Amino acid sequence: MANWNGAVASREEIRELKRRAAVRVAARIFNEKGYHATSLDEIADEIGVTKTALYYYFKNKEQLLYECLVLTYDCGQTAQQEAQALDGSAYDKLCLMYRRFIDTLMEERGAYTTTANIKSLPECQQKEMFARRTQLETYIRDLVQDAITEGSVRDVDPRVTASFFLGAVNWILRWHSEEEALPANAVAAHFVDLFVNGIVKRD
Amino acid sequence: MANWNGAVASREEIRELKRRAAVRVAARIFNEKGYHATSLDEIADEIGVTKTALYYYFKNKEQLLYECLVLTYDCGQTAQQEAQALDGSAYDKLCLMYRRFIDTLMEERGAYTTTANIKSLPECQQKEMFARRTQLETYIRDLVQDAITEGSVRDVDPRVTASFFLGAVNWILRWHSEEEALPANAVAAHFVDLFVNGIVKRD
DNA sequence: ACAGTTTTTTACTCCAGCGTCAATAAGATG
DNA sequence: CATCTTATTGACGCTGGAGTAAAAAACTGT
Repeated sequence: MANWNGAVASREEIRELKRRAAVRVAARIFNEKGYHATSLDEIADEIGVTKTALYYYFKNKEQLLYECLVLTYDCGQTAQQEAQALDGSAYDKLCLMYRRFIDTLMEERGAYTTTANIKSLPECQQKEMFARRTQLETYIRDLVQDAITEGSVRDVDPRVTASFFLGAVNWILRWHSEEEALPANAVAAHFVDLFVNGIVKRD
Repeated sequence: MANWNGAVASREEIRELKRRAAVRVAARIFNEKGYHATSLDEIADEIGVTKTALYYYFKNKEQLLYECLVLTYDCGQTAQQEAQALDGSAYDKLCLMYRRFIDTLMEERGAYTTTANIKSLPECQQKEMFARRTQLETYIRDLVQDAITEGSVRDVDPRVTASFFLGAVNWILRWHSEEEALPANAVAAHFVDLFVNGIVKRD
């Protein structure tokens, strides 16, 4: 298998790929059974190695969870950046944000950003995660407020609406991983439709 | 404190009250930190007794979780029964169901009915919980379908919409327990508003 | 094929936390 | 106040699973 060289991965790259694979497996099982209910042996088994091998890549179990959560928040951040880059109304941004958030999340499949999960992290990383969560929520809230001001959205409470927004996003990940009669993007589109119709202003 | 008798609780009643109190405390901490991350010592401490005392009331930790989950599903069931008893359109029933579900849930404060939590139960109780979940989801789905048929709701996908419905309900419990700037019923009303506007048909 | 490096394993240690048991405290009843 | 029942406690056994150290195996380059 040695080296057709050029196209084939270096050591560093292989290491990185293995890390990523491990994180994805971990995220899946954490989501299914919960962080504390999942043993490292279980994750290792699923990958096809021994628990100890994981310690070669990750400092400890918490580190593994941390990277799962980072993956998830990165999806939100990516969606946010795309929305900010869009040259359009607050309403357009909100729609794009929602759609892209769900899209990337379903693609990446990180871990649920539940309070319980975050609280399982060491103090310092907890702070970071809670900060990212607040940041995201604030951005959405402001977007809703702007959309109301510009007259494209009815007079809803921005805080509650932002929460409603995030709730649906969080839920879709949870729900769609279990059953899967519909393709991911169909579900995403439908959620966008339901959310947008809930807030849009009509003449 | 002995007995003004007549109005005061019997032994059985006291026992039942203590059980209920314990379940509520457990539910709260389970929700905060997750089932497996919560030790019985912790729950006992919060109540002001020793871990061993809990074993006088509950067979084991799983039993405690079980009762928390039952509490939650009972809220859904109550809402369903009220909706079924209502003499009105499918649309009216759906609205009532949503509102009452959230209301009772915020009042009772059971445990999150996550897959992870359910999977922490012994086989037999797992089956029961999954069955209740399915039952609830089916009822909502049918209600949505009926509302579409009767022409009061747009042509949405009943399955996805039912999921959207449940996602928001589940989320509200999670979210509102943490922060609480608004009174419970205000949040409930707002969620109903957002959901209903998302599906209602307009001329 | 050999020396050096990276990766994985085998074989442990250690402890948090569930659940038990026997002993004690509190409360009712005659 | 003596006895019987109910409620609670303190002390302990035991196991699952996180984390470690040292050896073995798998590559890499020369």
